[in-house]
Amino acid sequence: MSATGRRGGATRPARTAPARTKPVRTPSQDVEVALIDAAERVLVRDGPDAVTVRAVAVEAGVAPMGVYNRFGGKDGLVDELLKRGFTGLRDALIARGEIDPGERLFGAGLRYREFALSNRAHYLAMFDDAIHQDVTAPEVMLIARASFDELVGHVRYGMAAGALAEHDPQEVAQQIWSTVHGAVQLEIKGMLLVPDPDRSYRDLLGMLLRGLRA
Amino acid sequence: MSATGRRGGATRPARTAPARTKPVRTPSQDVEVALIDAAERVLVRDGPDAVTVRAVAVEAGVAPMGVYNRFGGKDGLVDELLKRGFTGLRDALIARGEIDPGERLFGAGLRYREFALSNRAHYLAMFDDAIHQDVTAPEVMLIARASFDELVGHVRYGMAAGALAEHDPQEVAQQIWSTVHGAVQLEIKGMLLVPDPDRSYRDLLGMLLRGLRA
DNA sequence: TATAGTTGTAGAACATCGTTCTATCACATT
DNA sequence: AATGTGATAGAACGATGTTCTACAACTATA
Repeated sequence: MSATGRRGGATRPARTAPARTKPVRTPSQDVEVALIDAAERVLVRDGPDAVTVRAVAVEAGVAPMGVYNRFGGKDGLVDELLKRGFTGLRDALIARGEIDPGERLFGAGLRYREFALSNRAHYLAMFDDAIHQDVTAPEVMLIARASFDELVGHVRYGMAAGALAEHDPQEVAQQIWSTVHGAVQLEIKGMLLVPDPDRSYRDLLGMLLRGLRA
Repeated sequence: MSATGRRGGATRPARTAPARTKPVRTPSQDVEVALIDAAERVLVRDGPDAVTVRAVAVEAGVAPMGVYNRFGGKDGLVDELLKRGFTGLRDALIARGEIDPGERLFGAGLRYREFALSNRAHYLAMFDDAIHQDVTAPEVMLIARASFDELVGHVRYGMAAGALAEHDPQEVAQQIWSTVHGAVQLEIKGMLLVPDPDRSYRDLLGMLLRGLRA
């Protein structure tokens, strides 16, 4: 058991706290962003499997040890990728000023798929752990939660406007998320058994809103 | 590039055709099922990551080479696991004699989740490729298709009975599949943000049927 | 300015993985 | 009884995540 090592402690050096004693010597943070950028580049260019410590280090022009010094291992680096992913997803879900509640939800739904298809590797890393990581940091989950809350907001808006039936907004948002995620995940994996995914997805959103409306 | 070897040819020996010359010497098929059974045992007991060629061979009391002799590699063995998985899923979806179309669909939906939760490792291997395989054999896709067709049948039944709105049954079945898969996948991965998954899933099915009915 | 300490680099090393190869051995058909 | 097919054991290769050690470079202090 326990397969590949992964020691107990090894908590990442918590690079948020300034330690407040003296003008703490800022560790060359360039290496950090260089590594994350490189990892993202490798992920998009060569796919999830190509995201190896050695490959990312080479891409960043940095020694492999940097990954362990700054992120505590591969998982720490991957977590940064996931953070960027969920941030992008949240941005996609933010309302674009739609007044009509149905349009607002429909638009968010369309942009959800758009994000997933334009960032397939990210999406699979986020929901499929295509890049194998042991656990997902609570830090990441918090950002994921923010994406979800964006959706909950739209649901509340729809209920307040009388467009959606009154229910626990969290529950309804979860239903929406489950639905769009399922469709998008199957589409990315090529398991969709319909000829026109674009149209089918629109129909799915229509069906969804029909099932949820007051 | 090309990461881990994986030669070009290596097509599995097509153990279906009897070669029709003489009473073809049946290659001790025991090794075959022993390996699949062992792989399944390892998968369920130790999780997807533990399904390694060596571990499965040990579990089966067989030499690692057996995997290559009989399945052409790890992927071939994994394909067998997937076949068993999709067969189980199809069995779960077969109607239990429900007359009411809504009940029939609802029941199938409940059993879908039941199967997934009772066979988490299988399910993740099927839809998440938790066991990393390069491509999925068309043979596997055929069985997956059979599961889907089971669902399409229920949809046709519902439309014929006037319980569901008239649409392309394939499209509607795809909508249902996307929805339940999304919910179940998120639940298995612990990404559900609702307190009572059981109740939420029932509500989801209710919403789904509401959106689909005539 | 000179010294000390932190930080990154380079490279080897370990265990595990999928995979291939080379022998040796057991069995079944002829 | 002779022959050949298939299984076995074990080493080997390349790649992976990870750790460790030695060395170079930079920053902050004396």
